[in-house]
Amino acid sequence: MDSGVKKPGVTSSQVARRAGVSQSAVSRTFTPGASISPKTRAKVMAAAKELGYRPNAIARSLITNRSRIIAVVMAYLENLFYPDVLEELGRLLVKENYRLLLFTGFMDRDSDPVFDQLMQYRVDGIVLASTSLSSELSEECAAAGIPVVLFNRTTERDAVSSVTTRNREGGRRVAEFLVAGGHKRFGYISGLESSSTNRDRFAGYKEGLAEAGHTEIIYEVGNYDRAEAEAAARKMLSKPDRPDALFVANDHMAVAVMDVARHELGLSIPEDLSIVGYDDVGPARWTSYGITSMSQPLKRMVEATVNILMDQISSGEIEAEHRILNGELVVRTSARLPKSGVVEVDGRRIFKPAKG
Amino acid sequence: MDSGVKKPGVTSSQVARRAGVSQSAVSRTFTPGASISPKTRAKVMAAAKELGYRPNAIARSLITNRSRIIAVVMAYLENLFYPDVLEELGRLLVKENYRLLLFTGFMDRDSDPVFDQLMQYRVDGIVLASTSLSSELSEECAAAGIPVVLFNRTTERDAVSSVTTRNREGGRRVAEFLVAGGHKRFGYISGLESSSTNRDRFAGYKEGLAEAGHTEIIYEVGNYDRAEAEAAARKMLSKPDRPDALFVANDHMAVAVMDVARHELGLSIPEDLSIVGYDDVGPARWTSYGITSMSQPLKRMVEATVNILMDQISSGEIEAEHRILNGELVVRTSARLPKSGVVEVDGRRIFKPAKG
DNA sequence: AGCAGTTTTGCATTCGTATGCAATATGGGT
DNA sequence: ACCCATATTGCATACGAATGCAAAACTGCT
Repeated sequence: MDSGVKKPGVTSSQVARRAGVSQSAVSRTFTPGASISPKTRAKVMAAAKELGYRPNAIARSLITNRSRIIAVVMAYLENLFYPDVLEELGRLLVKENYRLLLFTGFMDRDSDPVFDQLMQYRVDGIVLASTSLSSELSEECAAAGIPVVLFNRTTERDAVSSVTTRNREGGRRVAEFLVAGGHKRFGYISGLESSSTNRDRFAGYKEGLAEAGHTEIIYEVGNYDRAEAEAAARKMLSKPDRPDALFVANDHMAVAVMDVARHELGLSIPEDLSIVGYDDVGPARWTSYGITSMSQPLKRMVEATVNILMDQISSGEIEAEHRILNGELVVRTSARLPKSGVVEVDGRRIFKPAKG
Repeated sequence: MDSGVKKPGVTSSQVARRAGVSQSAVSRTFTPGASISPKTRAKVMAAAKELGYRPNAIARSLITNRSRIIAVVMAYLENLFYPDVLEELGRLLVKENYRLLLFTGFMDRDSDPVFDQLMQYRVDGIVLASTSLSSELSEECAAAGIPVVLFNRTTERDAVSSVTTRNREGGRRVAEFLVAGGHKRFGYISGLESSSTNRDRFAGYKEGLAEAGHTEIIYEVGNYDRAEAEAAARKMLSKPDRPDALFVANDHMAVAVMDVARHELGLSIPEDLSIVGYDDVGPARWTSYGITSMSQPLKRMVEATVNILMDQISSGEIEAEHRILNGELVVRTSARLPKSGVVEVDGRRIFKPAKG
């Protein structure tokens, strides 16, 4: 039964023969900017359509040494922030005529196989949005001369490009907001302690609180994981000396924390407890949660990411570039309102403390 | 500054020279099952490691006529069900030594560019999980001799493989459940009316209700879209003759509907209104929602998808195969409990009506 | 028509790997 | 030591498209 047979695949030579021209002519027809007369081009196009020809991207890649593929490494997609990023990346990359090779669903630890595959496919660029394996992997890739952008994280040595928001300032703003709300006891539920975003958010929060004279922070670790965040919330909020203001390192965890606080512990939000999250992700906007949250400008972040990649690919220069964007503290119902500082901008409520 | 230069890239010939063997030997070393002596293999491996050689997957694809790439077409990822699918697909495909090329973030209408790219990259298989462009695209791909699996949808003519759950039976079970709960007025919020899943779910629901003597169904369209579902809910639930039992075509919309019902219209769930969803997706399990929902066995669905693809790829036979799996009605708190039929299985509550 | 200048075309080669085939090396048995 | 069977190796070619170069075909001008 002719088993194991693949699709035949129309080649440029077949089209050439059909059109009565050389293979080069076919190639030039499909190469923008190549020298080809309108007449032959038309002949080729006709023949191509008849035969259903499409240039073989694999063969093209081999000779041009460009795969037009960008690898995106995202260990897990549970946090809706990342699917959103993925979607936007897909949109922009396709505009630039690039494809998106996705690496996901693997446990964070084993970076080596991932790296191997990246190398084997000769991807033109890499977006690293995976929490933990960033440092090792990014250095390897950069060393191999492939443009890399760390998305929403950085490494100590800033040898590799990154796109982030001002996490430290964000943490600080959260602190200012909660202080302005008149809170007294402050808590923090941490993300992955090793991640740069978490460190920066916490550092800013701590600074902001310290400036207002609050040095004690009730602390638990949630590791950006829903179940762990629930456990952390249970532990922190069931004690009598629980905080009345809680900053959760991202919305993905904040949602879990709110569920525990309300439905397991019977707390009212924001009466008994104010909660502020980070990312301003989908569920934060759902009325059941209404999470007051530091937003990350997702579209602009993705745009910056793609820009950096395109620059580096076309220039061949792999000079690290760091794009740091601003977020806003979007005010909703999960935290008590301060007496002042909340302003309305295009229908959204933002916390903008009067400066100085 | 040498601009435009790419990574050099170590070739098998370089490794061969270094190891003092032929290029063929290098190739065979990296081809499982090829004839090569342990001794030369070791020499090659050593040289390869020294030079940092990795086989060029592009060149390999060209000659083997296998890209080891599976294309996944998913128009939008807003519904968490799909990111979950993606993650699981990534996991299984990598195990089979395949890569995942993702097409997302485009508007559903323009299928042609997508198809073009699929063809250009000579993908070995395609998973179509996009709601609307399925029929056109799938036929084209199938015609091109590429294995295609429709994920969670079908087309009329079943010329192309698919993996689904028993949506009709699911709809029927929902009806039985709501009838058993003693409800009197039944509503339905529809997904995309043109989608097979929606049609089947609704058909089953209707049948089930009809059997219990209920022929009137209050109907609105949500198009699987959050905002539209909200609008539909407002319209349907603000009228005095609103339903007391509502089947929403998927959980993604059900969440929106619950928010509107509770917070905009002040309805109590399930006292004033029972809601049942479909998919049993993440947020359905969150205590704020606790949606009673028909589950889709995601892991088994993805497994079936990958199996079909692998079979067809290795056999070269592209015979349509339809895998239809069973779901369960997971009982939570969004709908009134019937007096009987709810059983507990591994800690989850399932509705299993005593059979006739 | 004839010529210089410009486009357009085809030839031949290249990218990096896999593989059929023939040549060579290895091993075992006597 | 010799022969045959088997395992390993290298040679040469193929995959499909892009591209430098030289030949060929136009163009406009006198």
